[in-house]
Amino acid sequence: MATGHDVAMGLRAAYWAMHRGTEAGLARCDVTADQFVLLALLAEQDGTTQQDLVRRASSDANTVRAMLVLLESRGLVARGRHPTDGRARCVTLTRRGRQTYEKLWGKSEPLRERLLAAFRPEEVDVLVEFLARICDVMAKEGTGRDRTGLTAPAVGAVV
Amino acid sequence: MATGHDVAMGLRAAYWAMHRGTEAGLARCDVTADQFVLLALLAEQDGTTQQDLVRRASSDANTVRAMLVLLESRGLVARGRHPTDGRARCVTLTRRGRQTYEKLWGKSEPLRERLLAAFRPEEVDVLVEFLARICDVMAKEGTGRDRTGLTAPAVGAVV
DNA sequence: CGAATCTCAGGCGAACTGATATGC
DNA sequence: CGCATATCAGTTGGCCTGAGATTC
Repeated sequence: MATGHDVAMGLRAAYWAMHRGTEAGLARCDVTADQFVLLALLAEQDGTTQQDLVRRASSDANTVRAMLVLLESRGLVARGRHPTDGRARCVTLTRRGRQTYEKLWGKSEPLRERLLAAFRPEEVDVLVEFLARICDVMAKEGTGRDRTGLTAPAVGAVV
Repeated sequence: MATGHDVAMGLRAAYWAMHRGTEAGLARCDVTADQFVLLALLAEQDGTTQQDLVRRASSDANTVRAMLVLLESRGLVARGRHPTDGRARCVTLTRRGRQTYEKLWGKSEPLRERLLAAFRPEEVDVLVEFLARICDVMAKEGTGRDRTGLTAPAVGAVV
């Protein structure tokens, strides 16, 4: 039987294989795989807050801010003020941002297909549910401060 | 049914949840989660080459070298010359390195238990096999240059 | 007041590119 | 020769800590 160490190493290998595959698939578009994640999250729900992106991207407030500032300087996103909450930013895709996102989404389509082709339909659901369980079990305490957004809502959003 | 995007985002979330959990669990030991991976690989098979570590850690030659140089400066590993292959290094755990590794292994035991507790025994095998499939399917072409060690032998070793 | 959201300053491990030396 | 292993120089994106401003 596989051990916890096997799971950890397998998860590491799978994540980096996917990450590198994505970077390669998006080559020469001046957008990294992680930046693409933000664009995709904005395409799913535009006009959201940075904090929401932090949660859904499984990232951190400082990182997300830095990435958004970078994307803003390239004219792909806009960071306005939130209409009702003075603390929050209202992040939206610019027109160019949406165009770029759609181009990248197309370029990454083969990757997602290869990913799905490795599994039977019912297996995909099982896999996604397994991954969500890992998030769940790692989110429960023991992480000290939690500025990472790896809380219940984020996990739910992933599923 | 879950999409390829769901798999990708789930994998991302799960990996970072585990990675952060590991960093937190190893807190104040002056060894990062990634360095711990190298120590664990050396503990599994000591006296190996850097290239072998690259493969098994799903990493890259430059990165592994830098990490090993760092670990060497802390007296945790030794980087001798390979007895038969003049090109290769022979990387071994020092006594302190093995002690440190064992301490870290103990500190990370709860993490692995939490990971396993989320699954039934047969599910763990399925998960590990699923993750290996992802490595497989991402390794097949499309990645351009391959200095990453994400080749067949590495995938096999992970399983 | 406390809590949440964001900002700023700064550091750093790790991944990457590209070129190079050396031994198989 | 080609190929593999390792090295060096340099860049970058992304994650992190810690502090502080602002607003709810």
